[in-house]
Amino acid sequence: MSISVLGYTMLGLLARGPHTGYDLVRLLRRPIGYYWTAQQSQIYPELGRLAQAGLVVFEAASGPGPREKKTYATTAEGRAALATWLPLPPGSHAPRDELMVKTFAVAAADADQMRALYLTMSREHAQRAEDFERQQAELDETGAHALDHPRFGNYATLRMGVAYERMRQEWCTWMAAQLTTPARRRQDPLDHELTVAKRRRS
Amino acid sequence: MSISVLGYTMLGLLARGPHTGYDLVRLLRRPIGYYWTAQQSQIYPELGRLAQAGLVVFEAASGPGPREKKTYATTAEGRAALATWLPLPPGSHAPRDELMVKTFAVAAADADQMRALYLTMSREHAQRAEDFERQQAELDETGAHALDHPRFGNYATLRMGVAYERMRQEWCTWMAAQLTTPARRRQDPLDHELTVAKRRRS
DNA sequence: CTAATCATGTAAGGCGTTACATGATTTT
DNA sequence: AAAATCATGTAACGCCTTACATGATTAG
Repeated sequence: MSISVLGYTMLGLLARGPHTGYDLVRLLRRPIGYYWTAQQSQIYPELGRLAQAGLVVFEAASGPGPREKKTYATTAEGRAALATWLPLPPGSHAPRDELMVKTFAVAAADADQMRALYLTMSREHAQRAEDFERQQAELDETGAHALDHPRFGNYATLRMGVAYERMRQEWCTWMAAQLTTPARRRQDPLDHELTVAKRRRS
Repeated sequence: MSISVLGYTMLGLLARGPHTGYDLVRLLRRPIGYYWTAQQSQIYPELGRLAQAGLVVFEAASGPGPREKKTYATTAEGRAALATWLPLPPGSHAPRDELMVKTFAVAAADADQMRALYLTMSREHAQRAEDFERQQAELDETGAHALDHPRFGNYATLRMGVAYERMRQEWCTWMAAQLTTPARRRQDPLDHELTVAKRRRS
């Protein structure tokens, strides 16, 4: 019974201090949610597994609603398991980049419509980059850029976020520019590809 | 019964020309595999669904092994469905960036070991960037940088690959540098965080 | 008095990975 | 003679999403 990445992610959050499952639902949205997300239907069972493995313990108290409120904290075993896992090279997870899938098949769609798509995406990335930069500036004021600051992890991941969004934005504007310039295709792009293919075959 | 992203990805590949399921297994590795992957156990059932939806048809011939070899091609409906889907804004898929999860919890591990991790990752990204650049140069020679070239899609996605790997490499070296400089933490980072947390609480 | 927030769980179904199963042809 | 390639499928299991279900407290 090995721990999933989600399990370690939650362990990492609990290593910063005790939390309820409900807390973790929120914490897994921002800022870690930019890199790994989970629904609460995944979180509660996973907390159970971590507890069964002895990596976390909980204190129950009467909470709102019909059930008890459980506050979870890491155990020494939990912190050890986390410290062992962290420096291990990440397993390669299947990439899921829908925009690149669409880009790969760009010739099969209308060029003007695709150009509009890349312009929209470019704007979205620019907006998120600005958002991240604002958050980074806020963190910076608290001194989070220092290695021994408790929020240095937040700072470092945000830095990646900014770099990623900027890079992506640039690529999208480049792509939109390609779809504008010089002589716009007038014939159906798919027909065109098929003609090319036929020519090669003969 | 709506088509999955994998279904459209496969439709996009078949729009370039007829292929067997076995062909698609290979095609879904390089270069699209950098952005969307699938195992053959997913591909064969998905082909069945696409055929049932009338988006592809196949011609059967006696092949090696006990079963018939089926060569699939898109139908007019298939090409229309693809052309409709492509310009739609991509649905947001759950991000899965294990390295960033680890970075977020970096304080809970040994700094030297984490530094080694980022240096390893940096080297890996550099290598992949070089690999992509080589592939890009090869494509460039065939004129794939032009919008109406049948492999422009390959060229554009590779361009993203290069930008991504370079960006990532830079971030990893920055991270490694942070873990080296100035006064290296000597105390247990987790104990440290807990002390800080206690101080704040009181 | 209504809506949001706090709080914990279950169920159904789709997506994805690993592994199993078969067998001809071609390359080493 | 052995290994790789071509070629198509199935089964089991885990991860993840969407939706359902309950109910107290607090804010508007």
